[in-house]
Amino acid sequence: METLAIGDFAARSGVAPSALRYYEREGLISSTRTTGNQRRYQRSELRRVAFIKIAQQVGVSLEEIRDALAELPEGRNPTKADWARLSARWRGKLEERIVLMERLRDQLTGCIGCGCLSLQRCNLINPADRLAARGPGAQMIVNPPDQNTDVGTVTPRRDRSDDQIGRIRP
Amino acid sequence: METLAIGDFAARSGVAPSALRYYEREGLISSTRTTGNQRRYQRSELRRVAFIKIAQQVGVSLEEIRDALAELPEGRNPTKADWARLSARWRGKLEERIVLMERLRDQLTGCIGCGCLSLQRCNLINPADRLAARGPGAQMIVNPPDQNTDVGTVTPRRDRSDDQIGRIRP
DNA sequence: CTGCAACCTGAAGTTCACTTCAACTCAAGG
DNA sequence: CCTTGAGTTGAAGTGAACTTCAGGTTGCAG
Repeated sequence: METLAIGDFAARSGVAPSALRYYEREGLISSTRTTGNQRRYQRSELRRVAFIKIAQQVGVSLEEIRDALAELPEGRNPTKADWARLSARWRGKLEERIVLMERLRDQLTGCIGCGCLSLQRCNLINPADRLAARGPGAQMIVNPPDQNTDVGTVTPRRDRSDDQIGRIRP
Repeated sequence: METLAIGDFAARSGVAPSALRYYEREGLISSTRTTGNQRRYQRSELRRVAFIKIAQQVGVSLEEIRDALAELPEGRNPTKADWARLSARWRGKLEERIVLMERLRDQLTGCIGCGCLSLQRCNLINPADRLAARGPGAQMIVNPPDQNTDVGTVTPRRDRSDDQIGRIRP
């Protein structure tokens, strides 16, 4: 079957060769080798890379993407149906994230109205629907807010009522 | 005026003390000092931190956030109007990003239909509306796709027609 | 006034997602 | 056959956004 050398594969996928090698080390994509040990990519790998890029745009980490891709069949080439299943699941993730951002937008709009942006009062960032305080960057958008998740590195303080301000200093 | 020590401020803002010191070094927030050199935060700084967190959730880098916050008045405390202006501008950014994700979702849906996820054929990731190949992570969602932006580290190849596959190897 | 939690600093460490480098090998056109 | 651009590896470097650490200081409760 026709295969692509890494340079051509890079050009076609829009991902740098170094990144492709990295993805391979990380188990996201694979390649065969020539007798001379050069990588050759099957065309079907382009779909994997496409998927990786889409997922990244949504803010998903490579680790999560790898886990998702792991559900594709080993050995045989993934069929349309395989991809369709995976895509459907991720469409769900996308949808989730969109809803989250819409909520964020609506709440920000509310805050423009009241001019507040207050942490405790405004429900933009309040303990109830805690979107923040997970990792750095956009990965917070990634993990849907759920219960039993530790809120992060905030040092626990012995209970202060929610409306107390803490020690008041001069 | 009443101020908060870093621990209390951290508890109230949901951001770790170490992160707050980091933000200060990076010029995103500020504090006054006691005679003993300890940080004291004004309540108004909570709004800044709130804003930082919101922006981060949308995938904006601290650098961009700092630039945005730089538009708030120096010296006097920002008024509601100041915040409203800033928020309005960022609501726009949010909106943009939502549109982007919705497009992504619709295109992914299309791809479920055709089962493709092909790079060149599918308009999910095609050179025309190039969303990808910027930085890692979600920061690509951040910079709206525009012309004269270098596409990244993809080694330029002398022109290959879009439908050619590159050298074909056995 | 003392004890101890909370705070300070600068430097170094961490994770993610890559890129760059050096030193070397492969493969295809002339 | 030879040259040269493309490919290989492991190791080290990068930048963003923090955290951790060591070693020392502050400030409030008792």
